[in-house]
Amino acid sequence: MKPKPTDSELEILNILWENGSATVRKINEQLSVEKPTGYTTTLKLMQIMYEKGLLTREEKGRSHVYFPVVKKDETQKVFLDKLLNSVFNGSVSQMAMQLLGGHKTSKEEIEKIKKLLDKMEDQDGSDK
Amino acid sequence: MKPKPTDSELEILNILWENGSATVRKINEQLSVEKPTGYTTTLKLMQIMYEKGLLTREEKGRSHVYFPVVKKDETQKVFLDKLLNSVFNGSVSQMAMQLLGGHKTSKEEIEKIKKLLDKMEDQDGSDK
DNA sequence: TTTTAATTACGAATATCTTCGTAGATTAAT
DNA sequence: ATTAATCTACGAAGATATTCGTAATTAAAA
Repeated sequence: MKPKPTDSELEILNILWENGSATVRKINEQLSVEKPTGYTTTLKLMQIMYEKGLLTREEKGRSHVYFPVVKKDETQKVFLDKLLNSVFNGSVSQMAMQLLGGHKTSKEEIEKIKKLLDKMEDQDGSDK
Repeated sequence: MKPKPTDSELEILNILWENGSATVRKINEQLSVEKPTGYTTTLKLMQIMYEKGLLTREEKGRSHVYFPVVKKDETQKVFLDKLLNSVFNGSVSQMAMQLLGGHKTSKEEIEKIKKLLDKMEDQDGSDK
């Protein structure tokens, strides 16, 4: 089993999911927009992620190009489930209510969610 | 601003939210059901939480009775918002879809959520 | 060729979290 | 009065996460 990414690792993964792949330099530049970060800091993080199996890499000239191994939606689910259990006692509806009730949401987004709920009611309890 | 509780602190808060208040011994007994935990481990954690302002306490005989300072739903929101931003790019609908789509949900729960969504559409963009 | 720049690998310092042992004080039991 | 049990306070060890400096290598520039 792949380990759950840390907060810093998640930031790197987000950039990789966005771009498909990237060098350390590119990631570091992106990260530095938000928060100035030393190059070797990013390098070290990505090396650790490589050792953990969160990333793969290919040699490209003298440098490495990194690719995410874990998928975005799978990772989202891992974090979601953890939060669900640690803070919401496993109650999906409580979590959904808190999420929806606590944030402004556009009419379009509400409709999208309603549509999903309708579909779920039709198929009833068929899960994956 | 109160700090975000750690995982271990969250477990203690969950017990306190359930019971309203508790001594270190009581908390430790509860925690030990899931995972055997040294008494002073729990004590130390609760002392740290007290220093951080997450808990208050009252002297009761020679021991202390602890109370949660932070509210459950506020804490839920803190964690929810963090996840929303770090993993879902701030998209409430994406997070809701992932949450609902990825878990079995009973008809009753679905109805509850739909009702909330209807209410949100009525009031439109009024928040809080 | 010599120098400069870019890249990886490595080690280590710092910070935070978690766990627990020990000491000191106080109460209860013998 | 001794002994045992219970509680707090404190310090420190171990684990993990984060940050960065330095050295070695290689490629590019002068």
